[in-house]
Amino acid sequence: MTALQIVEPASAAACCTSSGLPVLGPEEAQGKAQLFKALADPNRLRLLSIVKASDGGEACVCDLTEPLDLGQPTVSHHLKILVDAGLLHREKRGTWAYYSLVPGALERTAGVLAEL
Amino acid sequence: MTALQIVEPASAAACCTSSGLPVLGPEEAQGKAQLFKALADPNRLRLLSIVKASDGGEACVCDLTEPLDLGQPTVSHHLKILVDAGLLHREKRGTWAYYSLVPGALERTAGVLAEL
DNA sequence: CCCATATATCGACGCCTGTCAATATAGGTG
DNA sequence: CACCTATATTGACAGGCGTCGATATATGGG
Repeated sequence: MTALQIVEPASAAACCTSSGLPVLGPEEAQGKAQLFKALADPNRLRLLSIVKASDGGEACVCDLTEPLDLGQPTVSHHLKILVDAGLLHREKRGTWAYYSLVPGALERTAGVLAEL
Repeated sequence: MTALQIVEPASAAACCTSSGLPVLGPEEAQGKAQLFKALADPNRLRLLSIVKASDGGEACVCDLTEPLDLGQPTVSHHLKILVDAGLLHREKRGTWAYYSLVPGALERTAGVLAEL
């Protein structure tokens, strides 16, 4: 696991401790930040939690508006953000739109933290 | 500032779903959202990555300013957010401030996603 | 004590975001 | 068709956030 690295002559009074290990680039950081941005709102976290706990693993907007005490447009807005982030799946059946967790999405997100 | 702890879901009466399973309450959601807010910025993700990959597991501000191409006050600001979120530890030695990952913090954060 | 360096804090500015009211779209029903 | 319901979209507004420049604080050296 320990990679071999070429160590520079340790400076006397310097503060630099950089090693040559791979580090998150700007573009990757941008993408991963967007994923966490989707999770960075209490109402969206509650949406995920409610959908996950719902019967059949899915819930429609009418089930989500009341427990969050938010207007229907706002809930739809949050759901769209979660869908765009790849965390929720949307399926329309008749007049209703059913939202469910994308399988493995939360686990994959957790994995992002491990490989930082 | 706001001390951040990772709380166990000892929820009071939150909302009820058709399945009756426990669901994230507003206060817990608020705290956990704040944790993800700290991760919801590309430059902060890069800071964590650089600190993690740094020799000795720590880095000072002077090591972090250049790779991010940000001003020193901005870097200090981001570091403060990460420290307040419980992700980074700050230790001052002489003129320099050394930042290191809080052991297990990233893993605990990943665990929050699993118990949503 | 005066100065140089490293870091933190402050004030301001522009942009992004969460929320709502109003409206649009779509699908079901008579 | 007309009508109702469920959901999505739009526009607007307030507040939060990332960034910078200027300044304050702390530490070490002559």
